[in-house]
Amino acid sequence: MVAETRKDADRSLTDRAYVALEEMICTLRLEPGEVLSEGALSETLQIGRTPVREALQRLAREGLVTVLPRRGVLVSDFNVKKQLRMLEVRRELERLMARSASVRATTEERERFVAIAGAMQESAGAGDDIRFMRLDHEFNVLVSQANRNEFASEAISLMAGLSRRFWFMHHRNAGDLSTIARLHADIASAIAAGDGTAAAAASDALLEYIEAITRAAVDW
Amino acid sequence: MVAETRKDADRSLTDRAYVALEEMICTLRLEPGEVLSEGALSETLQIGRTPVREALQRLAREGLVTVLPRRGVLVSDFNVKKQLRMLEVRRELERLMARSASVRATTEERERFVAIAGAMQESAGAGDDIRFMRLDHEFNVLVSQANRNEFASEAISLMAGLSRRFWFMHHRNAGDLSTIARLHADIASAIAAGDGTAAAAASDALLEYIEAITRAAVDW
DNA sequence: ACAGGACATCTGGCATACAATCCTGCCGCA
DNA sequence: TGCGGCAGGATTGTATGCCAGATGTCCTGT
Repeated sequence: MVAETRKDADRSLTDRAYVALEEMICTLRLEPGEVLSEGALSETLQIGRTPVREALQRLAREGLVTVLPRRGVLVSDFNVKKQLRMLEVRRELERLMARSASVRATTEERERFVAIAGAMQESAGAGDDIRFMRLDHEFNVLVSQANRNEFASEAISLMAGLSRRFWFMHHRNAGDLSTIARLHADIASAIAAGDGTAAAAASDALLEYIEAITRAAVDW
Repeated sequence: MVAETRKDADRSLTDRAYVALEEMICTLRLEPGEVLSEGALSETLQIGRTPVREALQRLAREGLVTVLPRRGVLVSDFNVKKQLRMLEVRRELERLMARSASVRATTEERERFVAIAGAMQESAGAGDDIRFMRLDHEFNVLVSQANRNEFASEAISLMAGLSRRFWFMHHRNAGDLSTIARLHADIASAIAAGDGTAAAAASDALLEYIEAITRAAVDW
């Protein structure tokens, strides 16, 4: 964790453009429905059109934007039904990953799971949602790594952007933090304990709760 | 099905490059371990470097190639353990898709499932593996469409290339066609009948068989 | 004979120039 | 006033040129 993110000195411009755009879209600085152009983004980011274009193609693959040939790129708008279809898939993948991670995690990874579980409960108790979001991210990265299956991780990462944006938009109104924290902690603890069955069940419980929140989002 | 593939008159060059390269890699005309260069491929395909580059990035995402910065692009080689990890994920996704398709397929789609089930048994009985492979492709497309979940379809399509290549390499030595045909037909029939539970079970049975074949491939 | 380093060469990263296409808005005409 | 067509602008699609970095080779010094 020392200097894992070297500010942005290295890395390709394509990566930087991708990160910047993903951030702007997920935090709604680029609003759904907005139409952009490669040229304008290139100017805004002070990056050539080629890297921007490549980043947009990745974002398109992840469903965050849609390129309208010869017209521009459209920031995808929200769609609860789509979110639910996504959760349908995430549920399967997250369960698999949780189960695999409980078996395959290293001792160090298990220790980190324990630590995260504790920290999550703590941050939820304090109502510190910023800290929780950071822990959630760390948790996801750790699961992605500990399940030792690059295909599962890649498949999930395809959906990460849309999930992040939805969460960003709704987390204030969403179900209470302590429940979510507990559900996450349950998964982390089960993985740390090496109990695959429990981890899978806990994962299902979390996704059921997320699904409920998502359904509730219809009414707003 | 009339003129679904317009030769290649329309479509972007990027798509054409992607299709061409995927074909070359999956059919082993480009051998695993080989190092290519954008420039050479551009010349070979008579397509500019930009579309070729974009196609290569897609292929990289699917694990068929690895780009070595400033060195070239490497055609990924085979790796049975990797295949097994992939099957781990495919099993979950295919089961989900089979289950969803049994519920969501239209009447027309169900009819096509019935037809495919019959044709598969037939082609297997006749030992016509070319026809079977075509039916298999049609089957996969149909499931992808009938399950009505773009995320599941996309996630699966990420793994399609590697699967295709593995199958191309091993299908001659692989388990007998009639068993595979029956397992596919079981899924198709269950979907057509709207029996989600049976479809899920049949899907698991197929993937277990595929896994067995893959494990056996170690010994060759 | 061998080690080490400078250099030639090949590669992808990125910028930029050009082409094809689509939309928009204006203008003329009925 | 309404409508049709045309022109201009804006956008992505594609080609190409330039550059930095990596690699292998060959020469030189010992």
